[in-house]
Formats: sequence, structure tokens, C-alpha cells
Amino acid sequence: MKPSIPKGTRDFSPSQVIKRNYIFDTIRRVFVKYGYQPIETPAMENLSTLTGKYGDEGDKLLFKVLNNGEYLNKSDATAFAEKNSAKFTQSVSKRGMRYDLTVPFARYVVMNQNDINFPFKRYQIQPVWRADRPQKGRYQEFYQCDADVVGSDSLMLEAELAQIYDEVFSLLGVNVTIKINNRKVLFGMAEAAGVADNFMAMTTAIDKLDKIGMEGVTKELSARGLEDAAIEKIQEMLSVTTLEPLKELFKNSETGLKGIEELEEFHKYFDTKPAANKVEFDITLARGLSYYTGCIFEVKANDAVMGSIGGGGRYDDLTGNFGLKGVSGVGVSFGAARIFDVMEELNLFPENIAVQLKCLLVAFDQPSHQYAFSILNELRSAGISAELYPKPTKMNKQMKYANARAVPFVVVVGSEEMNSGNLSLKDMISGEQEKHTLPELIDKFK
RNA sequence: GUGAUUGUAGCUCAGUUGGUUAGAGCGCUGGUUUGUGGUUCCAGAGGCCGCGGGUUCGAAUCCCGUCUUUCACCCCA
Repeated sequence: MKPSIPKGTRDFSPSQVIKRNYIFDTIRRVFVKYGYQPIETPAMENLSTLTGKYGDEGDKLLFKVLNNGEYLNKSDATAFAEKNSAKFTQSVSKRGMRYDLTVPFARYVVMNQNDINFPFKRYQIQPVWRADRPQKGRYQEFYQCDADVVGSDSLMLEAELAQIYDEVFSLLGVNVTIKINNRKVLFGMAEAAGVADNFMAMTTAIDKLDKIGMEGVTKELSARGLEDAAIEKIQEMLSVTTLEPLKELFKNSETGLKGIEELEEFHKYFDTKPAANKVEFDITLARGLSYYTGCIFEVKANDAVMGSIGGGGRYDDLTGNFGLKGVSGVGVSFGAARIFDVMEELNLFPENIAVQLKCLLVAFDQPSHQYAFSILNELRSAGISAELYPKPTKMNKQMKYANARAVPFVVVVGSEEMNSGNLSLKDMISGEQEKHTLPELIDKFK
């Protein structure tokens, strides 16, 4: 059979994993510095944990795991006859692949609430799965790197998370704009326009502003049943780029004013330290995930065409779904695959991270091969990443292998070297060769 | 889920209006050389032409289905 992998999934070669780990390590270091602790959760969750948390669209994108055993005995024959896939699926699948890291985290918090010391700051770097059609920068399996805090509603945490974004992306060398808005501001906008009932329709429409333009948004809003007068009011508010003018517009919306207050509070904390990247209020930022209730974030790369490479926000009642009320949470997520693509496109990976092997030993014959193995042991004992070609075959072949491995140095060992103890060190870039004793070599490689 | 698009050697791709044993470059293997690679020279291996069906004397080529690729929409990291 011809080997293949499922659509939307990828293999990662050594150099890709090394680059990806470079991103992960950078993110992890910053998370730890800000006091976040690691947890991991299973790839599979009970479907009941996942469904209903991401909206109808999200539910459709959940990967379901077929039950084991004689699952057809217990299946819903009526639903099958009616060709009701959703209902039938319920009867043959009780587990699903996790769709993000936030909902499993909320589940974890509720299950472990007695052992957790609140506020609880955790980070998590694991893959998630979505049954989406693959596209540019979209896969069915991808890594998320999340940091969340639960058990405090302090706006200081929003500021801290924005600082994490700023610090990670400046370490990686990616210029970004951190966009911030507040769901309460969006609700205030709906109230001010008199369309509070159509809040969700309004937010999904204006979220597309940068893509389809004001004209497209107008069309979309009127298609969703909004009155012309309301649309006009919304358009007026969408052109606002600062908080001040909104205060007058929101004078009858308690929620809207609260949103403005929260954003101001955020800035009181955040502005105490200069940031490397721009943090920008964007009233058109809406975000699809329906569990957000307060501040929302989105990060876009300035120098590459790519969807958002990070997002997050505050969710006041995510644990409420699992029976723990009154625990507020806020978190951010990094899209590792997209960050990878952006860094690749802009050539931002450091040159030397892919080269881990310091030197390759090659031997001419069997006695010198064994002697070279003892040299290899010495180098490794000194903490140097080294390798010996497994057989003393033709030099041509061994050198070709060295090239393919992109190793910077080759140590050539033959009877001459074995007798004198002076080893031939070949610089694979310049092609030059010189003799060194073992201690000299160790010194050079360190 | 909707609309397009792609599939031929390990990789990148040719393959004429349907016509005999399907080609190239790179890579790979062996030889040449031989105490030295990123530069030769010679030889060789490797293809259910994505998969299934159909039209035809004859299909890589035309038709249908299916899977896959890429892209846009929906949605989203």
C-alpha cells in the first residue's frame, strides 16, 4: 500500500522540530518567568465536556471518537433511519478530541478545585484537533500554547498577559500589533444601537470589517435583519479609535461604560512599562468563541500576510458549565504553527539552532575505527555532541554523509593519527585541515 | 458545510489530436579514483500514471464516482 497521513496533518522533520522547539522554549521561558505552572490534559475528553462550549459551528468541527466494542447494539436505530447524523453520533460516540486547551483546563480546575491554590496560573503546550477544511495556515492538528489564570478578576492579569505577548514576540523577532477590545464595549454598542437582541449577529458581522470593508458589513448586518437606522449608528461607532467619544455614546448602557472602564484600568497597569510592540484599541475586534465576556485580545504579524497568530480574553463563567460558579478566568493562546510559518517567511530563525552535532569522526580501517570509537567516548564524556560513522567505508561515502548532516567539523582517523595521537581536524566550510591532540579538540569544541 | 483546484519515479516536472516496451533533471545504488566531501566519468535500480468504474480494437490522455492537494467562503490558531 501507498503510505499516507490523514488530511490536514503533517509530519515534522528534525529541522522543523528543532525550529518548533525554539518557539516553544521561548514561550515556555516567558510563561515560567511570569509565574505560570505547567499542566497536561488528555488528547481525548468526554464529548459532554466539549459540546456546547464553542457555539454551533465549533460543535460541527469536533472530532468524535467511535466507541469500542459492539457499539451498534447500543446505537440509535431511529436516528439512523432518519439519517440524523448528529443524534446518531451521540449514540455511538462518547468521546472527542480536544478542540482547544481552555475548556479542558476549566474542566481540570473544577475537578481539582480542592487542591488548587487560587488564583491559579497555568500554562499548557499541547496539540488540539479541529475537523476544519485545511487551508493556508489551517490544519486539522496543531499546537496551542496557552497561559490562563483563574480565580481573580483583576485587570492586572490582562495587562500581564499583554506583556507576555509583547515579550515573547520581541524575543522571537516578530513585529506584531496586539489588538485589544472588550466584549462589554461591543455589547454597549449593540445597546446604543438598540439591537441588544442581535448581539451575536452584530459581532460576527463587524469582526469581518478588515476583510469585507464597511460596505460588506452593512450588507451583512441588513441580511441579518438589522434596521437601517441601527446600522448607521453602528457604522458611526465603528469609526471610533479611542475610548473617549464612546463614553457619550454609551451613556445609557451600563455594560458599555463598564467595558470602557475595564480598558482604562488595563492601561493603568500596562502603560507602566514601555512595550516593544504596539497595543491598539480596536473596536472592530470581536472574536468568535462565545465564552468570552470581558477583554479580548488578538495578535497580528505586521510584516506577513497571515491570520491571527494569537488570541485570548476573559471568560467569566467557563467553570460554571461544570458546576463551579463565580470563578473568573483570563488567558492567551499562541498559534505555534502560524508563528512558525511567519518566522520561516521572514527568515527569523537563528542560523545555528539547526546544527546540534559538533563533529563527525571518520575512520580509514578497522583498527583506526576502534581507536576512533574511544576518541568518540572521550568527546561525549566532555559533553560534546559527536558521532562516528558506523563503518570504516570509503572516504567518499563518509564525507558525503558529513555534508548531508551539515556537520561543521570532521575528525579523520587513520593509522597515522592512531600512532601519533595527533588527530586530523577538517573544517567542512573552509576545507582546511590541521592536526590537534584530543585535549585541544575538546577545548575547541566547547 | 459551499465553490473551485491538484494528483505521472524518492523530489521537481515533461508526456502532442487517445496508438507499441511511459521520459528528463536532481537524488539514490554500484563502479572509476583511492589518506578526504560540496567538481568528473561509466553503469544500474526504481512507476497498480491517486483509487474504483465506464467508453474504445486500444486510455497516463475522454466520461462518472471517490480520496487527496491547494485556494476562497463559512468559521478560526
